Amino acid sequence: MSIRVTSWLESLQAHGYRLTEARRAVVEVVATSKRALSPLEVYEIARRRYPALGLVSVYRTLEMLSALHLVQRVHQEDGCNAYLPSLEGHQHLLICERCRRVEYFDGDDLEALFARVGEQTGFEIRSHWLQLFGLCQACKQAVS
Amino acid sequence: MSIRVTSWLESLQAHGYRLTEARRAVVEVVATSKRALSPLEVYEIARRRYPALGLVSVYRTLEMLSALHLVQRVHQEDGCNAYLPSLEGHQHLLICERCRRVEYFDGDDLEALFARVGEQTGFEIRSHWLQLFGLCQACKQAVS
DNA sequence: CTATCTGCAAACCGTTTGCAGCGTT
DNA sequence: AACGCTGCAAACGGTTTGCAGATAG
Repeated sequence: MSIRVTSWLESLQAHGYRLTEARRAVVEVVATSKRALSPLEVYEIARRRYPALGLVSVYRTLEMLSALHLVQRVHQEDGCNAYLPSLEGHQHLLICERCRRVEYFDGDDLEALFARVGEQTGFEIRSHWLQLFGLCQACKQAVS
Repeated sequence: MSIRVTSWLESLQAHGYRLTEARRAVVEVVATSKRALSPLEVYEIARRRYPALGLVSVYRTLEMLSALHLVQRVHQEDGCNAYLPSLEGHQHLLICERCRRVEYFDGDDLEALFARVGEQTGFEIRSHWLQLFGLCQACKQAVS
């Protein structure tokens, strides 16, 4: 049992949510995924270990996890409905366009750029997104 | 008549599309907007000058403009269906969370970061998104 | 004159909601 | 035992498609 699964389940319980089979199944799939998964993909994978699961419970659990900042939504050119574990301190994503595998990386040095843009435009900058897209090592070889 | 409107209309014509009243109306709205607009917003604004316009034509024209890389889709936490002129050489966006006004800025210095991330992860990086969110000058004052 | 384009209505599809019964606490 | 949670089915909302009539070239 992954440490992240346990921690997410405890977090849900600590916020007054009950631990049900449906939630366990969803949490186990999303918390251990190295790929961004759509609700439907989560549903199909999680059903392998809990066949009674309904798609609606996937949506409701993802919403919960999102409110607790345990998952984040990933936006891509071809869809904006994929979810991924939120890793504290690793805000930036590198996503494989072929298999959706994700790497997290630190973007140091960016604060200076943001401050400069804020000054030049008069905007009060509140948040940012930095995402890179490409091919992971495995897909690079598979394509060539 | 904005230079961008003319240029977009010429571009459509050059690619074999006919210049109709519906397309003119949509192009005039999107090409001159400083805000990201949803298809429905484009429809409502464009109808002021061409009331017979249908929402379907807005979708079809936006798709065309997108294929010609004249507009880009903008993704935000609260929706991914807003469109904006694509400015050559100004890839990065700063979006006001309140009024959706957009500023474009150059992100120099970023190539080095991308190259480093590529090396460390083994990914072949093909594209990137950098978006900042905040409050524009006018909205900053309105809120406070 | 003809092929493209139009607006309408209906289909579509991912997501959300209402609800009666189930299962966690 | 109580009430939160479930899956189902239906509703919803944005987007796409089929089509007969309109219109740019």
